[in-house]
Amino acid sequence: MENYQTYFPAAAAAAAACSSSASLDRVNNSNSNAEFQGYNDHKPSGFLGLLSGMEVNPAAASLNGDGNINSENKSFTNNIGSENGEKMGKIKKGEKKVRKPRYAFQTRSQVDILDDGYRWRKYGQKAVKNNKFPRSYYRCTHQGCNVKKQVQRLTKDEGVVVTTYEGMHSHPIERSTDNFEHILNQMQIYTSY
DNA sequence: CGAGTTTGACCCGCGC
DNA sequence: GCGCGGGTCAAACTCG
Repeated sequence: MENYQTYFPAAAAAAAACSSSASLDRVNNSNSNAEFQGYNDHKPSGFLGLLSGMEVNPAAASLNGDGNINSENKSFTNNIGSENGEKMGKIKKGEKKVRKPRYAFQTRSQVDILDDGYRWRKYGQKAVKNNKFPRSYYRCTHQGCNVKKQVQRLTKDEGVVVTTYEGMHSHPIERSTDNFEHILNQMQIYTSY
């Protein structure tokens, strides 16, 4: 498999800074990602755990009520659905479920939606147990691109937004990567906190 | 009028 | 088997 695709610009920066996972190595642009680094020695309840779930370690990236990410949560249904946008539950027999990795990261932000340069369409919102904030579900609107993301604010610390990406974009970013600077403006990174 | 959002219903997996 | 919770669908709605 080729990893030339940009996974998710904003998240990738965090990913590269935290745990170097396979397909993210090329994504750390020369942009001002440095702000992301150094967060991992911060206090537990704040920034940041970034989770990267690979095949080896299926990303049980889920949140418990306290707003901590449980990497060991057993019941996180990871990557349901299949590659081609087939409906869930319509998997043909003999066809095993393809589990795409999920990547979760937290950011301090006033806004829920981080503009990462892709276009997203909201397709659902659910109340989450033990969390007073709803979780929003987004899909990339680019045709044929099946990337999804979930956005959720923590009850414990409402300044923290958890974004979970699933899948990889099959198309170039829709907006200038200069926009990344804009992202940084929207986010309050811990190091500058 | 098209693209995106809202929201209740539905589906499915899992634990009891 | 049943209920619960998470995830998705889709019709109605809003907005530019």
